[in-house]
Amino acid sequence: MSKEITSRSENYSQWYNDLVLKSELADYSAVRGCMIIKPYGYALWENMHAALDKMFKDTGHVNAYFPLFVPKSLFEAEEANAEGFAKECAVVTHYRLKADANNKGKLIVDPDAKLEEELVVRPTSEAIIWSTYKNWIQSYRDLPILINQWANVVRWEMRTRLFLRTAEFLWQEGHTAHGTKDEAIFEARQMLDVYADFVENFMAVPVIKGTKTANERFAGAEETYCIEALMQDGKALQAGTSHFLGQNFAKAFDVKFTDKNNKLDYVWATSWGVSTRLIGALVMAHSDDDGLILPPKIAPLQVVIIPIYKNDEQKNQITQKVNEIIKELKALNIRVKYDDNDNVRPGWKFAEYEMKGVPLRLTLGSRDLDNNVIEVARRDTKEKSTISLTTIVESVKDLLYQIQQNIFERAKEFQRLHITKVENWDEFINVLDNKTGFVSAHWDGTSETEEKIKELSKATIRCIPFDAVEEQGKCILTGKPSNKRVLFARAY
RNA sequence: CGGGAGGUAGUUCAGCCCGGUAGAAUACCUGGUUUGGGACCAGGGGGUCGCAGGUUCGAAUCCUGUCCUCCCGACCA
Repeated sequence: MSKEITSRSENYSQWYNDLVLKSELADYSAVRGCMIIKPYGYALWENMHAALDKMFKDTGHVNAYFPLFVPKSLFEAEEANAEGFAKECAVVTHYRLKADANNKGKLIVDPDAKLEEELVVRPTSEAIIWSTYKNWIQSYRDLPILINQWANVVRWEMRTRLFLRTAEFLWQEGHTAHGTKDEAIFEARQMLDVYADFVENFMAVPVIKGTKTANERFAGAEETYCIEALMQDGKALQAGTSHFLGQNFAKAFDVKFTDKNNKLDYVWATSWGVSTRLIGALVMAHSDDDGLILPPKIAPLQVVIIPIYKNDEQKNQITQKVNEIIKELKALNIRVKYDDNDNVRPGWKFAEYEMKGVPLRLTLGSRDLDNNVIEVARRDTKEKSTISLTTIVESVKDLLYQIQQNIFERAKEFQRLHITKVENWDEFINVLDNKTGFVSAHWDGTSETEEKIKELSKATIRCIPFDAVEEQGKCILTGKPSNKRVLFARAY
């Protein structure tokens, strides 16, 4: 395998692809648009999964699991939702294969095994879950229902990209039912905060919280809240969404409850999800031409230790010392690996672990052992320093913390430098074409204008930020009045 | 679904225009020397040239069809 990856500045897409493949996060599969998540990528996902799952449970949620298949009649019950997803659904029509009489050793779909009702492979689970909630909810005493599921979903997209848009992907989807509108809105906002907290504090990717415009809203939602992240090529990426679904699904699936006053009403709903797409965001937000840069909190490996020796005696001395260090690091729950593989040389290992984004590398040689020191190399800054063996464990702990902070600060600064206020159309296009990033501009609030801007510039309104300040201005396209700025960007 | 590029060893690719013994690098295996930034020497194994037809004495190479992948668009809750 070629060792070099494409440069970030030359071809960002190619660089991203190379990186995902060569860092062994994932691979292409034989199935169109699908992806194989390799053990290293899955270990990363497991760490993300664990952190998120804890946050969900800390906010009162429980996990459950619902079926992969959705009968078509259920799927079509909520019209807006069904219509939104209809053109990207995989559909099961038969339940059996049989030997092909004309072609020995081959199989054909058995025409006699046609399903009476087609099954849609879930692109999202609202339909199947709400048809279930109908049976679970009668009284306000049954509410709220705060359920999350970890699952795979299938969306037959025209064009796919590793992690960012695959035909099948892993995600979590929360589906909650509430007795009041306010409680449901609170839930949707709370979960958006959970996502922002996770993405910023674990993944070290800064995000902007806001509301989607009607055009960009989830099919079937009253309001969609989102977190938007910025990639190093200046394009935006939707990192997570949380929807206030109103009573749309309750009405579509006839989910009513009796309140304290013995009054019958439809329940209020939310749904929220993040997916393996976050891994794509992580890669594109931090990595450089030498490979991945992973934040310590979720890196599968936080520290790698590489020995340098000339003979078995030296190796044994080093290994003995390393084992002491590992024992202490493990006691602090630090994920550490000692790579004493004799088949590859140190230089090879250095490059390999840099490609994989391991935050800290310790190198211990006989020379160091004599001086009671060890070499420490940071992945984020590529700085190398020599540290006393006596305090190494404390130093590692400190450095991991510093790396986590530094990666976030760096990305935050990049984001700050790439939010540009513009006042007119020429500036708008100029920033999108040359500077890239988010563009903060006035918009007249209509779907038509939004659509027109998208057509002319390929930029979409990423969100109406929660912290947008009241300010009089004129729409960059129509000149009509506007009272706050929204964030535009070209996006993935 | 439109435009472009491609499918040959595990991987990256050359060979194709102009038909005639299946190639390189890298990876892998064996032995040895090495080991502080992707080592070196010697030897070795590995391929239905995407698939199906056709032309030809002969096809990786030419023709037709087909499937798949990547890139750029369109689509993307």
